[in-house]
Amino acid sequence: MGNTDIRKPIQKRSIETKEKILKAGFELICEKGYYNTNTAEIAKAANVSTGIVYQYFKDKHDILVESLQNYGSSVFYPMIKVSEKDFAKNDLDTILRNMINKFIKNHKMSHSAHKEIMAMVHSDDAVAEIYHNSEIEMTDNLIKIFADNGITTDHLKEKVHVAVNLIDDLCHEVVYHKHDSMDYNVMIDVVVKCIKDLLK
Amino acid sequence: MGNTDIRKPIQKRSIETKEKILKAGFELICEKGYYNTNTAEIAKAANVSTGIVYQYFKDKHDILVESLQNYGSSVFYPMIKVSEKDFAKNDLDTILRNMINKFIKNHKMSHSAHKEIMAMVHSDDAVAEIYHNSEIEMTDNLIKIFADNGITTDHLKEKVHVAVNLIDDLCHEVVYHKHDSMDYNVMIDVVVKCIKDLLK
Amino acid sequence: MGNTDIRKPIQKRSIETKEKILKAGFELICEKGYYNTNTAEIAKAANVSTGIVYQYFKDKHDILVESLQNYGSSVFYPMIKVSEKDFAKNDLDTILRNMINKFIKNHKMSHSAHKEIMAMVHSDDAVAEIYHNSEIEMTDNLIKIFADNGITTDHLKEKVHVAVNLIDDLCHEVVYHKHDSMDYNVMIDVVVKCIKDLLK
Amino acid sequence: MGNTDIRKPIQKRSIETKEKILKAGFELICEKGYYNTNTAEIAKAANVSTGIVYQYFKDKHDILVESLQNYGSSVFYPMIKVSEKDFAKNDLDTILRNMINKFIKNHKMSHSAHKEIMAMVHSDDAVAEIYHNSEIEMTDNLIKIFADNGITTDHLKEKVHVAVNLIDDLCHEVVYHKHDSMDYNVMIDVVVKCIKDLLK
DNA sequence: TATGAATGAGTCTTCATTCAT
DNA sequence: AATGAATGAAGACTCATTCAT
Repeated sequence: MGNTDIRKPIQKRSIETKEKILKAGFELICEKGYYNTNTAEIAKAANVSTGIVYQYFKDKHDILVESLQNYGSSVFYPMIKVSEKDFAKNDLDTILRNMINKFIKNHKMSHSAHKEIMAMVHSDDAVAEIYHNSEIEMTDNLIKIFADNGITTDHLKEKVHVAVNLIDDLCHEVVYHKHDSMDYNVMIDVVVKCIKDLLK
Repeated sequence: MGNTDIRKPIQKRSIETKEKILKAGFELICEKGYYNTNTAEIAKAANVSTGIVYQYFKDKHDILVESLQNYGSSVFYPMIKVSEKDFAKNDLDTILRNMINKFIKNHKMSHSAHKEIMAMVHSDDAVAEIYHNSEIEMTDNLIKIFADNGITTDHLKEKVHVAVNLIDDLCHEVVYHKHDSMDYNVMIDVVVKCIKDLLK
Repeated sequence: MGNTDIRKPIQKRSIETKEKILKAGFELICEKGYYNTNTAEIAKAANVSTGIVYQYFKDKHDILVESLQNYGSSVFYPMIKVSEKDFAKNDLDTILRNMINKFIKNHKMSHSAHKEIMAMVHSDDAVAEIYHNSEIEMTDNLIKIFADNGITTDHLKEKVHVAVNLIDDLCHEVVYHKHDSMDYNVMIDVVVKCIKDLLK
Repeated sequence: MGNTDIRKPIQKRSIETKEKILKAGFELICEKGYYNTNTAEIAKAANVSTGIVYQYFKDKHDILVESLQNYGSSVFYPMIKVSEKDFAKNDLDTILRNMINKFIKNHKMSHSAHKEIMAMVHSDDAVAEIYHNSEIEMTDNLIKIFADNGITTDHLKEKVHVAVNLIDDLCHEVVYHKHDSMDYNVMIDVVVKCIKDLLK
């Protein structure tokens, strides 16, 4: 059956090759979707031959998974880096609004990427797992930041999670703008107040 | 080329045929996903020939779209029917918990269906539109119910939308159960309180 | 095996049905070609059901053959009707030029029809036979006319045939206009002189 | 969708593959006609897989077009190579008869090829163009030969074109032999005389 | 006679994967 | 390590023809 083990790249050159494939794969999949991207395209975009792909990856799906592990977080949570300084200078209301704005800006930038990746999250277990890990990571981050800044409430974990969901949904609402009758400024206010109550 | 117009079924027999295809298509797509279901399978499951499929549907994608229009709502919002009686008998807290439980139960029933359909929502514009229409419809329903039952608050539309998202996310959390460290009973309490504050 | 004999229409109504199919088939085939026309289209254009087609015709090819037998001559030789009066009034030169002009005009009118039918002449034996019969018929016609009008030369049959070919080719040249560097007025003069020499 | 660019074969191996496909395609199309030949057959006859066909050709039609560009001239004008020596040794009458015989012999050899290809000339624009280019090329050839050999007449271009048509038609007549009542030896004489008069 | 729904083999085309070099 | 030519199974879609009504 031919011993087709996947190469673990050690040399610098082959590490680069693998990464080129990963990056090209990620970009194409984000742009056009997993099912509408073929391996030949990925190889071409990565400037390598079609054959070599299968020395670094088990199959096409493997490219998806690994590329999400490498680059996915930028799409999943594009990314709340709330610095300590933010907290020093601002109140919670301002901090939340900063977060929301960053979130929205990022979503707008990677509109199609986000769509395509979220699609896979729903249908592909491996992708779902990566996504959820990234979600947890971010939640934990936030918890730590909140805790470090004097927010003391029980069930912080659950509350932060709910807060993140709120922001995420809000963000979708604003970016995809599907509901004409909705007033987004109002909605932002509603969400901010909601989170503030939550963390109180 | 060929002027293959799509038949609008009139006779009883052909209405039935179309519906068989629709139903079989919906079920298979829910179960295995759109890209992993082929037209031959759909035809076979519907107990018809492959050819007839293309007399009722323009192409495979058309089956997806029409089947979602017919059966999708059961997956999208499976479904909050808060009866007037509920309101007469119960307080908001109970009502919300009833809603949440119904939601969760339904999601559990159609686990894979929901996953596959939500995947398409993110990658397919036609599907996204159907989904969002269904979302609006449900939101409008709820608004009416709340209004009818003495809940008077400004920006009801936006608040209800946020509430629905909260329930939806909560539900995903519980059903897909990805975060081991999360206490779902707590989370339900958090969400219920959050919504109650929102609508106050 | 089901005795699927083809109906010979006797009643007036069924004669009409058959003719509707024939005419629709002929027109569509002329317009789009035999291989790009399907039986459903023909039935629809004829305002009959798809099923009925197979009660009047053995198969699709049969429609082609019969429709050519009925309507083909208009395309094959669209048509040199040199009246006796023409001869009384004019000299051979004028007569030939009249013929050529009529020919060209007709070809221009049924450009695509002619193309499609000639295609079949080359690949389909049944069609080829119909075409050649029609060719002979016209040649015989012309021979008679020439003979009746005092043109006496040996091998009239062969000469007329050559003359007809000359006119036909000339006509293609002018209608399809593929050779930019060719002067068509000159070419007409050349052909007319050629035929006159031939018949002298 | 898929960015399936057509490969321009560079390596010796792939040049050979492309040519095998071209040749097999040409032969099958000549034998059975374009519409009655499928890509699987072509691949099989070429001893390659079906997939590779689409790396060298955009689609089935592309095989037709390219194979005609490569091999078509042998069918279109199978081919009047009137050498200088012919002219030195013979008079025009003999030269013409040599040409005619060569023509007829060639047509007889590739009977079905000629039929099928001429069919496409009439229904397919791309094929028609190739054919007409080949026609022009041959006409130009002949003009040069005649001019080089002291034939001086005005409108040589048009006259040669008419002469070529005459030979072509004659040839069809003889090869396909549809008109039983025609004497072909006479017809050849008629045509030869006709051309001689033309070029005088 | 007529309808039009249904059949299913057949066709083109794509693409993940393998293999010779 | 790398190339890119080759494979061939699989899939969407068509259409001449048949059949139940």
